[in-house]
Amino acid sequence: MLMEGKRRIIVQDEEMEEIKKGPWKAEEDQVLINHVRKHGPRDWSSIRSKGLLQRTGKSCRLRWVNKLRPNLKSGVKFSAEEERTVIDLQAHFGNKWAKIATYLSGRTDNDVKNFWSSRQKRLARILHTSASSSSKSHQNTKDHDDISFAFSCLQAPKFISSTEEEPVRKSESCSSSSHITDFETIKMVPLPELVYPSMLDYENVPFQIDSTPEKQPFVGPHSHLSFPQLQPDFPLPLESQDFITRLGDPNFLDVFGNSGGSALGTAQLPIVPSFLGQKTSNRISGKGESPDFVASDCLTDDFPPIDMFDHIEPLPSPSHWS
DNA sequence: AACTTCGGCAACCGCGTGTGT
DNA sequence: AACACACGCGGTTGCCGAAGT
Repeated sequence: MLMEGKRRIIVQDEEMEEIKKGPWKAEEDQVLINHVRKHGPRDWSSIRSKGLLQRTGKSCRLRWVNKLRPNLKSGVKFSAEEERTVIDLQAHFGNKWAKIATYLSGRTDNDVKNFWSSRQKRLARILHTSASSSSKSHQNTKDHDDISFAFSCLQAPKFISSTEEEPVRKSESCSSSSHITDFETIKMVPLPELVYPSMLDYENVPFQIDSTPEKQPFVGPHSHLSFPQLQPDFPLPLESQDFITRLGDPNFLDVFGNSGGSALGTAQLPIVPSFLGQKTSNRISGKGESPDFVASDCLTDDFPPIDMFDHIEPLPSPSHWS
């Protein structure tokens, strides 16, 4: 095995044939493009067996999919809409990056995966900073966006569908909600198709959750869920106060658009892409049932302090909805 | 200016699945 | 049915430029 810097560039397989690794050159790209022109995006292994390139079929496919295929948005940052879509879909599908990428034109699974992981990393860092330096305020826009992003994850929609093809899974991270403490009062407004606080263990949810598409028909990609009402003067751990204070900032959630997210107390979050709007809804009714509940794993385990949902006002029963 | 940290990204690896023999 | 091979996916690694100190 030869090395160039830290990156291996040549290895040898059992037949002692050279296999090139590392960054692709323009000439190699051209060979690959020519192959696809002739044969289509398949027969990747034949590229090496024909001696066209010293790359594995796997490597060729990856190069084509991620860099060479037409209509890729290479070098273009994710738009707010794309970010929103990724957040929504990640909440729905989990880390099914390839699947999520199919909903974003010009984006690859690698793009989506990289986007998500870098946001997660930044988020974790910022939230750590936020928690550990509660006396400092966070003023820069990026932090503002990131914390909003954090909450969008926290509140990411949970699609519940009996027709969903993937088995749903429960996140380990939502299994310990018994000491939720920080919100004095949270009014969760039931929404169609969805959408439950991702950090809650449904078995311990002290309020009833339901969905009534008939009453609240799905309205498309920018439908919104109501955000927990924040009470201004409740006791908080110090490390949470700054964060919560910023949640109360009328502009705090404006990252989600101009549609009234600044209305304190009912800040709104985007939820469901329109293409998912046909899902059937299940009913979750608190204890005693085993709802088909999907928990998000979109946050790191240490955020938010899951005790921030401790005091939750029970929802009115569906019969009280008007 | 030098050094460190961070973020974005390309590419690789291991594993699961599908398909052909 | 069993096996081999190709392909696809998700996780991870490492490079590199930008930003910060």
